[in-house]
Amino acid sequence: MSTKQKLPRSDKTELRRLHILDAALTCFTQHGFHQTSMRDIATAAGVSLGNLYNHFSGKEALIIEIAALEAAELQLLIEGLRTEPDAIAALDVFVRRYLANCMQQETVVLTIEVMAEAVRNPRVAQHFADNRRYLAVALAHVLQHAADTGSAPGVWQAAEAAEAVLDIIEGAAFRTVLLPGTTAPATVETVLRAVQALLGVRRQHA
Amino acid sequence: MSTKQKLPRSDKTELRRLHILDAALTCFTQHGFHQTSMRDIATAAGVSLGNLYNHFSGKEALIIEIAALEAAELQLLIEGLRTEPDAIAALDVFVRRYLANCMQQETVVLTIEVMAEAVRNPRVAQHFADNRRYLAVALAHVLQHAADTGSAPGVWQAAEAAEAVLDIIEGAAFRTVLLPGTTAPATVETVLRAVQALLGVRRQHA
DNA sequence: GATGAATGAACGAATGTTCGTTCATGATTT
DNA sequence: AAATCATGAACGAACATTCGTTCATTCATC
Repeated sequence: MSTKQKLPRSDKTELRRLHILDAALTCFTQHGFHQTSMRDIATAAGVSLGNLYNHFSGKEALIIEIAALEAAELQLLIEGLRTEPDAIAALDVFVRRYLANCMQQETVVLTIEVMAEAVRNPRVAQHFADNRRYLAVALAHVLQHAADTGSAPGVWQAAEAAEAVLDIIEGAAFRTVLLPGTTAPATVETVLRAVQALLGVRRQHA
Repeated sequence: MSTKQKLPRSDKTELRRLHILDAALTCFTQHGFHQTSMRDIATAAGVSLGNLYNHFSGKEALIIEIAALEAAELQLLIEGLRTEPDAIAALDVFVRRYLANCMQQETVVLTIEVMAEAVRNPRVAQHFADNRRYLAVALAHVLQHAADTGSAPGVWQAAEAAEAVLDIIEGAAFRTVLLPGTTAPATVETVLRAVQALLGVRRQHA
């Protein structure tokens, strides 16, 4: 069961790196970037302070790598978007899944932290913008396809509509986590209805 | 010309307090809550470090008062909402004005900072929630009025619709400031159209 | 024995806060 | 009106911590 026995050294250090990164993620979401010290991270990872600097060149490097981390999860969502043939169904699934992802408390907290950092750190801003554009383009593609096949009126530019849909999802997620009195299921319902109204989709069952 | 001559002492200290608070606001939006030191604030305000603690009990007190600051600006917006008789017109004006407010770079930066703080500090969370609910209730009232007078279909619960409208405005504002490639006027247009689509309002001219 | 992972002590700078003190002002007494 | 006193604004040195980072050294693996 021990992971330290039969792996070559190069793999073991890679594993250590990932383990440290995970510990950093925990610390950052728990206390924020600037209220987390390098000692906190080292302790949480069960690693000496000096060794931490053997794996990461400094705190900023850690932050930047955390900021880039979300891309992996988005990748999965977007795959789902591309494979589904029915555009409307793909949209519905996407909204549900992206919203479910965004509504997680950890996600919200980390996203806010990344945004706060992106304001002042250009490299973090770059990652943030890249992730977001990646998503917007994929969604716009589906919306364009929906408009072409006539399942939704093409009153919008697909790119604009995609941005608006993402705005709603993210805003609703923030609100649900940050403000009391809003339950997750209610948010899902509201967002779905809002997106349909936004795109002029006729209600499936009424 | 000098403000220091004929004012009673109590007024002068009140003025000093506000001056310090303003300096703190500048520092906080420029560098963030936790990258701003009490020395930074004291220096920016032209006040000694010790004296800073005569006016504010500590850093957290400063942060909390900054977090509560936005309520004043919202007050003005809401006044506009209540006085306009035509609900649809009131809505249009409100969206434009709230969006214009939200799209300011300083506002976005400060809001993000406050959100990040609200996650961990219950008192900041309280202020944040209060401000937001205040706005939502006022907007819901207008939407209800619009539905009653028949100028917009009442397919939504007014409260839900109000939340959705605010989500869109705030999300779009974040996006415009944080992501490159989006211009402010384009955002205004997009948001207006999105809100109309959302509420099922027939376009005014088209 | 060579390479690099792992250690924790050490460093200097910076942090939030406290402290004793000075001094201008407004009230109280003479 | 003059003298006294009390209040609290203003100051900046000083405090104990904590910060990010570096370093010499030890240890394990190839």
